[in-house]
Amino acid sequence: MAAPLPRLRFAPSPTGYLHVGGARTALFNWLYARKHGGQMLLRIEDTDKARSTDESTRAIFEGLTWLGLNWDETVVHQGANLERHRADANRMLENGTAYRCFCTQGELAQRRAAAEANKAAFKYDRRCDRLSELEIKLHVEHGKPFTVRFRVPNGTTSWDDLVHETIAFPNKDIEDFIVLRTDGTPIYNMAVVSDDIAMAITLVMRGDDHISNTPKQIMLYRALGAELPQFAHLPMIHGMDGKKLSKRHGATAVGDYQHLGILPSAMVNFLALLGWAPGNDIEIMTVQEMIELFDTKGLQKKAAIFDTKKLEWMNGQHLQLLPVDELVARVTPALVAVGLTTEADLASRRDWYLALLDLLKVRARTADDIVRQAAPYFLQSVEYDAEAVAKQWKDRSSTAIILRGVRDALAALPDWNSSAMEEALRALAEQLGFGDKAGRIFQPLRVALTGQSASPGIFDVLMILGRARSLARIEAAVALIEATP
RNA sequence: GGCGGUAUCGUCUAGGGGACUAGGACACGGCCCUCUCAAGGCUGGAACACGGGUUCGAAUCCCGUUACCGCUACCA
Repeated sequence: MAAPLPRLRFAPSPTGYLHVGGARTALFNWLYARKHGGQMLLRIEDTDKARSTDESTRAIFEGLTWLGLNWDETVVHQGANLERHRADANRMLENGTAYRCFCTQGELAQRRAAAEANKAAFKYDRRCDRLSELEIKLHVEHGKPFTVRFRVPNGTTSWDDLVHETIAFPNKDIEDFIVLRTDGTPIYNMAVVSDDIAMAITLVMRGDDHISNTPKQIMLYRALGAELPQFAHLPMIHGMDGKKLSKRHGATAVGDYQHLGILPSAMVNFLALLGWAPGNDIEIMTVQEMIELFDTKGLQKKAAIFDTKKLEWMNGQHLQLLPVDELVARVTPALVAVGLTTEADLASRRDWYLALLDLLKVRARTADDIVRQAAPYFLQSVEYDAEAVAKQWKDRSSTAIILRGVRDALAALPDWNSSAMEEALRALAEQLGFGDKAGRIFQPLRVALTGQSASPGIFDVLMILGRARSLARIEAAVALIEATP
């Protein structure tokens, strides 16, 4: 007998952007579904009309799509299922697991305040459950508004959580909670359970802020005669100060990281490691590997702190692993956008472009870093960094001598290749009395070629710049130095 | 307040009674490589919240304390 394929869902409320915590919940649901060949559904919990916006629904789609977390079947909009939610609540009214409550919000608030004044825990006193048939009938006939309350049975409600072990709640601590408002709309737990049953969800994997909703939901499943799903409660994600991740902590939306130049593969890898470990000290993984390795056994119980430093490092790792085509696809638009080049230009000298990317990517943690370093290789003339000039061209006259020497040595080369250049320049260093300290001429040269005191290896720079541009830049540097006293 | 959850280096984690002088990664320091900057390699400092048990033996099991987090709405 084959076990039925698991069906999971990610159920965000569209009240903001896709938060990294939500993204991670989605990721774990997705990994589980993909690993076991099950389904991963998406449900937008838009029953709170006041706070839900189409814009955030779009942001959720975009965020998930960017991360590569695709979903099966069509998106379920909770708000569209209102009739079923109501019908399910009424079914409980009929089968006696729920009852009408005619207490008003004002009365309830008053009793709650009174209880608090006495330092007592407030719990609905079930007074409406003691109403006689006749009283109820009269109230209804008079059109008195009522909510539907679930009648919490005696006993204990427990389940075997996939992350925690057994979690148990004494039912006596749970009040007869409302499932349907006076206006006939469902309360969260009602809507969730009704939908999860309708969607045939077999594993509910969500944030552990829902642990205390779970016993209520389990009771609802039972009242509706539905089979229970499994539950897995994932730990929260906190900011560096240990508090729940919020706007104060800076970027918390996955879209923020997308715009920061983070790769989706790195984001997914990083998120996966927040609250899950495959064991064996494995850290850098492709999505495929994560799917293969994923196991609820490796899920953590403790909240994790979101450390952007590690994310950046991880992005650098993924950047090195990125296939050239994808790297090109990512960097090209950015280079074009900042006006350094055009697509046609890059296409016309693709080998050169790929060689450049190879040199720059090892020095970059994000695709944006590559763009930031790229200017000297595209622009006609260099912009000199003042600090680099002050440091490397400190002694003008000797710098002029060095650069003229470099120019002559390179110009004399029959062939523009790095080993010949290295041989010639090291010989020049020797000749100028620097011995094996060839850096004494490489550094001023680096500034002449790139304007910076840091760059890829000097011979790589000469090669990528080419003979004409290299010599022109050295010439320009010499002229500049000689023009200034 | 009540109920629930959690507790290993600053951070992410390995660990599921003896293999622990507690391992890896990020960050930080040092060294190597080296023309600079990265990358890479080596290396250093850095943790089992506390107190009781159970056991020949506990980071690992149990209880308590503390701290933190969540829920306690006709929010989701």
